Amino acid sequence: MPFQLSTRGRYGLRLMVALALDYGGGVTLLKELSRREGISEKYLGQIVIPLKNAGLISSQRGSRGGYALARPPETVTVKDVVEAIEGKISPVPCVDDPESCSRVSSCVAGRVWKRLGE
Amino acid sequence: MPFQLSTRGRYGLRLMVALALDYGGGVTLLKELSRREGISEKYLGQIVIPLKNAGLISSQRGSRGGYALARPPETVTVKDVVEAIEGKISPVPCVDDPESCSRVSSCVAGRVWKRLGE
DNA sequence: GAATAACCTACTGGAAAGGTAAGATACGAT
DNA sequence: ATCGTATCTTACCTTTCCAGTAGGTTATTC
Repeated sequence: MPFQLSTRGRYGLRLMVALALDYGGGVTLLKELSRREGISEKYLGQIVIPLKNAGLISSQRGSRGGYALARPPETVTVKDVVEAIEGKISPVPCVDDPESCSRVSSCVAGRVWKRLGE
Repeated sequence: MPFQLSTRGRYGLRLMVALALDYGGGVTLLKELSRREGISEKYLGQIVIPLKNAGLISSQRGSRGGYALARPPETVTVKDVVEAIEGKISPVPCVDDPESCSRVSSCVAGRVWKRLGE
């Protein structure tokens, strides 16, 4: 089954949803998130990185540290999350093969990503 | 870059387009297709198999053999080709993780596949 | 300065993608 | 009939990516 989200992508989404539920209530421990979602703390720890780099979540180090959503949940799209973790989404690479593309008259057009509700 | 067609999928599409151009003019040699598309004959040979199994193309063995489109080009969709080669397409697996799905209110909705023009 | 918790850097096992190659099989033609 | 042609089958190899584990380092608070 191709064209599926990787587990990282799915875990990332679940993590974002979990953080969305805590939004406005300070930071949340990675350990807590790990427990709630039933995902290894270490594994979750490296899923968090690209989300932080993309500016989707903020972090506080040291004691009393933790993670929090960087923006209001309503402004975060699924596309944001998935692209942060898995990279740019572009189903058909007309880029690296212009010849074939000049022949195929119709390309895959668009993809609809819905928003992430609270 | 995730969510991309595999090279097999892309080669398969190019092959189908090439065959579409020859439609009505008898069979086409694999060697000829290989030469025209610049793809290894052996490699192309195994891309052809799932297309044949899906009933998208027909084959003639032995001398004077070759390949041809099994149906008129207008009736073949990109989805047909890709699914034949890469398997069923289902971007989001709400299947194996109902819990996460009950929370994420919005799923990836639909996907628009355009038709393959002659 | 000790506890805490995020952060960085590897490493490993397994699966899938991408590709090569040798031989078997079927069909037409001489 | 048998020879050439071209599809078909099978096996193998290499590389890359996914999933997960683990050890150690840095920063912050009390």
